[in-house]
Amino acid sequence: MRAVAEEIGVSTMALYRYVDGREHLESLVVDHMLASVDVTPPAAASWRERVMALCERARAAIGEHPAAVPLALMHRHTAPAALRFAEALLEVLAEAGFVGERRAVALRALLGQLFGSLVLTRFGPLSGPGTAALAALPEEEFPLLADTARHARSIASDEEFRRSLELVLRGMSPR
Amino acid sequence: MRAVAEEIGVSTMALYRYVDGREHLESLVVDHMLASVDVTPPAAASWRERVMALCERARAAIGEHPAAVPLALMHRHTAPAALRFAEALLEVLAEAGFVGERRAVALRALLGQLFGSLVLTRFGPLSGPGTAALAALPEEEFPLLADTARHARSIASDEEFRRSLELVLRGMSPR
DNA sequence: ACCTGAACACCGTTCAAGT
DNA sequence: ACCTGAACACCGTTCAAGT
Repeated sequence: MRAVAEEIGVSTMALYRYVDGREHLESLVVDHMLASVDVTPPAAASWRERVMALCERARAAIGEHPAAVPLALMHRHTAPAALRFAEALLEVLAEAGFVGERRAVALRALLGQLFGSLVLTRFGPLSGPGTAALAALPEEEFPLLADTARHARSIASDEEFRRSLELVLRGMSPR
Repeated sequence: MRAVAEEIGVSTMALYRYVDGREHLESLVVDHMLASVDVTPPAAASWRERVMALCERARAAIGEHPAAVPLALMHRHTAPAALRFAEALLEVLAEAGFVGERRAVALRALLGQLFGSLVLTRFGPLSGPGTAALAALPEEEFPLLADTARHARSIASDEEFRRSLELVLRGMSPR
């Protein structure tokens, strides 16, 4: 709150005239971030392609602001734009024939992969120092981890997400 | 640090004799939490069943301490027990025939689902107030979200994770 | 209606001082 | 070697006071 106020050039307490507190401000940030996401799935595409497109857009929007990833997680139930995104995802799943618990699990798996990828990237991206440290691990103790880290270094973050989500989508079916 | 010191019954600064600072202490916490995870996969099981067993054990260990989920994320590259778990997962994948980039993506998808499920549960579990709020959403604006939330309420957290991970495993193949 | 500054109850950490 | 308390530079928020 103090940092935001200084950025705006106003006293800290002036913010409280427009916002209920830190939590509320965070929720507005998340809503603003997700409001830019186009929730209309591409026409003339399979349901898998449409789910993929929606998830890639959300990932791109949130991934542009890595520091806000935890905020997106926390306020995904209150930010209207987050709800609209989930509804859009469910529309694609519903059209594909997903119903009941199966649809709930499908949504959860997709959001799990989406947020999982975001938090893994936020707290140690594949191309970051963490992976480099893994690649330098003692071969005797962690042979596969060292080898896998070396392979992982060449995979761009976007591609890694797309390929991971493809696995989930391949395993999903309406019945 | 202050809270930990008080719990132990010692001055705050006494901690700094044993620990480099907050980050270091957190890393030790994560290591301790994951040290209890048995990384020997069940014998006489398919590679998918073995991956599932390992992931379920990790999720159970971390899930017992929801407040430590962000810590596990942050220190997964430094806590030795976290590295041992990843190595064990890779061993199963390697035996199943996964190599190179494909193995790297497979690991990432599994860890994505694991941590994704953990953070979704940490910041709004399926059976919590968030889902209840979703179920009460205006039907006109979010019909599918409201309906799906109602179905989701009856799915236990463990079952939801198992079924989500099953989707990922079904979509995975060594080549 | 809108903004302000002091104060409160917190943080992690540095540093000099104790035994 | 081990521990301590004061101090520093931070937080978010309350509250009384200003225009």
